[in-house]
Amino acid sequence: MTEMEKRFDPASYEGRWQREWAARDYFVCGVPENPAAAGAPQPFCIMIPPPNVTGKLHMGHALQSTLQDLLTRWRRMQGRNSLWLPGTDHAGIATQLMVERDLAKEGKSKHDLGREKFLERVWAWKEQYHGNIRRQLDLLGASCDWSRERFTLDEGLSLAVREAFVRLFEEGRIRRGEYLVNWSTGLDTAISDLEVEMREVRDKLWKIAYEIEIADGETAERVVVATTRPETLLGDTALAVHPEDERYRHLVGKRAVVPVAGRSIPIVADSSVEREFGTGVVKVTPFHDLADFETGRRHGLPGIQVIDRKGRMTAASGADFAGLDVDTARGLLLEKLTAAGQLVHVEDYVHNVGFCQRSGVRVQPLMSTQWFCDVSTMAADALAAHADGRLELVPASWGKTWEHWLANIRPWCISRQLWWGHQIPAWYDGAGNCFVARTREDAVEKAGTHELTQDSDVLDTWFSSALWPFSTLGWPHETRDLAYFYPTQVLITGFDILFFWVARMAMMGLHFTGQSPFARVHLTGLVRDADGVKMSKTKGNVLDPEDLIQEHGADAVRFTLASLDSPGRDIPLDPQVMAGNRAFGNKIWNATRFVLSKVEGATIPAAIDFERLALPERWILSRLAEVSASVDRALEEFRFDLACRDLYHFFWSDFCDWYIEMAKPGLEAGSERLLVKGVLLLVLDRALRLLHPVMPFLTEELWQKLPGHELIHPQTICLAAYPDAALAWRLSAAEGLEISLLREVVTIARNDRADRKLTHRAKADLYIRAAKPGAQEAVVERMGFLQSETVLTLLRSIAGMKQVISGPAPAGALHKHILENVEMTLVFDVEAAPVDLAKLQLELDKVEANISNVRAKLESESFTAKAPAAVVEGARRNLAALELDRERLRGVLQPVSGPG
RNA sequence: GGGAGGUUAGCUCAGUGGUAGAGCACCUGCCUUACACGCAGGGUGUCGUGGGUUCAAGCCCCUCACCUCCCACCA
Repeated sequence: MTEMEKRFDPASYEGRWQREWAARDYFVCGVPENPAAAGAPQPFCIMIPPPNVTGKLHMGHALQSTLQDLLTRWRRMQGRNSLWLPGTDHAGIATQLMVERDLAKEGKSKHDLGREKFLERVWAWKEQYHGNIRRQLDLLGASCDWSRERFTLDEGLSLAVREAFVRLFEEGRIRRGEYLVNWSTGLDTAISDLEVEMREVRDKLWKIAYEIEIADGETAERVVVATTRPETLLGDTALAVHPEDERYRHLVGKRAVVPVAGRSIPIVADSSVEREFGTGVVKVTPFHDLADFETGRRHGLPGIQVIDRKGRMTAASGADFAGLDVDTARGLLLEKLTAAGQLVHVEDYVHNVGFCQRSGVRVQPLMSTQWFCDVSTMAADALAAHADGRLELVPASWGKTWEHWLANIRPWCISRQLWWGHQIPAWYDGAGNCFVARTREDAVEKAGTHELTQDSDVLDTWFSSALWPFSTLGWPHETRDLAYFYPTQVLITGFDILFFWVARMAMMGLHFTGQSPFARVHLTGLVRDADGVKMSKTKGNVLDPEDLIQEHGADAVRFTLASLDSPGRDIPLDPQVMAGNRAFGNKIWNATRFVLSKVEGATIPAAIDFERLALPERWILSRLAEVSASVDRALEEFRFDLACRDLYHFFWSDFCDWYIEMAKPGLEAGSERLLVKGVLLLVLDRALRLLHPVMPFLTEELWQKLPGHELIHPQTICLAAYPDAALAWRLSAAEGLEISLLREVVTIARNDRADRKLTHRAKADLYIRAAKPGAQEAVVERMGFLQSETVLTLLRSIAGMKQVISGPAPAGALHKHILENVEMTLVFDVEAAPVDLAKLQLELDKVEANISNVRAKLESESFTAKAPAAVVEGARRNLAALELDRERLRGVLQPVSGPG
């Protein structure tokens, strides 16, 4: 018999099993020789959302990785050929910033190194930190196939990126052009709409007077314009009013003078102008405001760039302003306006302003030459795939968000003025002609010259991630991997990257492979702290998965995260709950220790004759069958919370609190019960296997100790079959009543002990008699059951009973119970505290209230006529039981409260 | 301005039209020979508000309130 360590210590085995699993290649996954053959395993595939290559796993990763691993392990145990493909993302901006920051410590900038040297340095950085992600996933117990690890900048994926780019270009979906883009002066690059975060800002609304140019004889006139950004006035090329605005109709077609600058600009009519806002007159600055850009386009207005990429005023803003930063320029301009008497009003104003999500600076709308991808038809395909069920979102409530975003999608700015990333496969000759090609050689051929310079921009990181589900399997080559594993079954990720990543993968996948890259997407909530507050470095409430694993063990962390994943909810992470789940591990450990200490000579039975077993054994097996089915159902629906709850309850409450206690007398020498050891082992084996996907380390450690486990799988629980959800073990209705009677009698005994301040050492006789005339038969039946050897032995063992006696209890025995027309009274063999009359009175009040409720219901003709017969019958029986209970309570209370 | 989600025990959350549940916390008693990371016992909850449907509503429908988040070019 294996001697088990008494102390439960996850650290003592987690690392060992992780190394063992990796060394034995349990999670390495290949394409079968003949995938189409009958009986060949079906593939199951999940692509990891690739974390930043030099990053650190945060709680969100831990949550998503736990769920991905849970599903992968579950499917693997079900016999599916299960691939969880790991990898990392080059994370253009994030990684480049890290290296730049590192460089800054040496007092250098990336420009001091030059592009080539800088990139060498980033690669070195990547090599240094790359192993971190794998190490952390290993700690968590992730069953990835590391032989297939991919990186978004590795050779195969780069090939896929160039291929996709060139094809989209040739199809006319990608084009290069000058356009007003979101410019981040913090990152020194253009960013996409998605990377702009709107924040409410307390600002000022400045009202500025513009002189109207007048012909001779006309009276001087000025109009007042409201703006939040006075400095852009220097780039104004028009004023606009609403075409139906009576106040200004006479001005349309005239010209105004830009204050300070002195330029003459037209006044146009445009229906986008809101008459009610401000003064109803808008200044139009096409090169520094998106709305103005559109207005300018409608009216053929030119633009003037007065702010540059560094956020400084350009020469075009005038000699007084050129070179100043925006804020200084604003101050100067306001001074000049005041001096000229043209600043007529200032008021506080709260509005939404775009900020660069990553660097936090205010976004500057700026004219710039960039690459854009027109995704409109791809978006339509992604909409259709969702609409017809080829792509399912879980929870489904995300559907509307999906539809709204895709239906209103705009061109995607895919170029970035960074160095770290996929350099755009476009080359220019000396004359500035552009050649898009898969390789430099192809470009040379197209251009007819070797004098080519490659476009210095790189692609948005999300462009390569969008190809992830198929680029990782060898696309654009038609590999066997791609044919077999693609499309994947499930994607698990956070809702925060639904547009950034999921929608783009769907669009690219549908476009290049004709199939949705995943059948279902499970979107998780956000991991928050115990108080429900979003974790952030500045708040100092960030929990590190690695610390938690060290403190509680990976299994407790996994169980906690999985059990909190309820649809549409965020995940509040409370260390106390984590500790509670560690205690669950301790419980499993000790239950196993107990079973192993009692089953000398037995092994896990290969088959079991359910019909021959005694009630407790039959009951726990029926519960096992139920929980196997419910866990299966829950996992199919991504209800990890329900799966965990059912497993927890089954193991702790059903198996430990009830079955193991009931098994104890059955293990005594001479017990008439059969196969108790076998059932203990069988249920423990199945329970560990059911728990394995969520608690892989603990279950492997314990399962390996079970005698006979090697007949289920010679090596590991990871590859042992998941317990069948269709187990045929069912109790008959009569047995169901028996087990609940047994449990109620035990509970009655425990209640009496607690109420009357007795210890478990006090023994009791149980008197049984009919509670009302005609119930004699029930008493006989009850006696037969309770006095059978198995049951009586059980009652003696776990309820502290001596005898079960038919007949009235001795006089003075006060604490009676009524169950199904039968009165049961416990008489203890030691002196007991008196019955708490106040408590009984409360109980009686409650019963009285209940009686009048049920009676009223039964007296209502609409109820008896319209409710189903079973419900009415239930109410009648309920009433009868309540009335009996009332008799019982009155019987106990009255002799005491009465005169004698 | 649209849209989504939430509102149930002290806390965090499940809940399938038929008398409201779990875990944690808390209180009481127990070192009952697997486990004190444990065992047993302990809950009178305006199920956010107001209406409606129904014999019957935490659940279905409508209204409103509050909280979270997403989307959105009124300068």
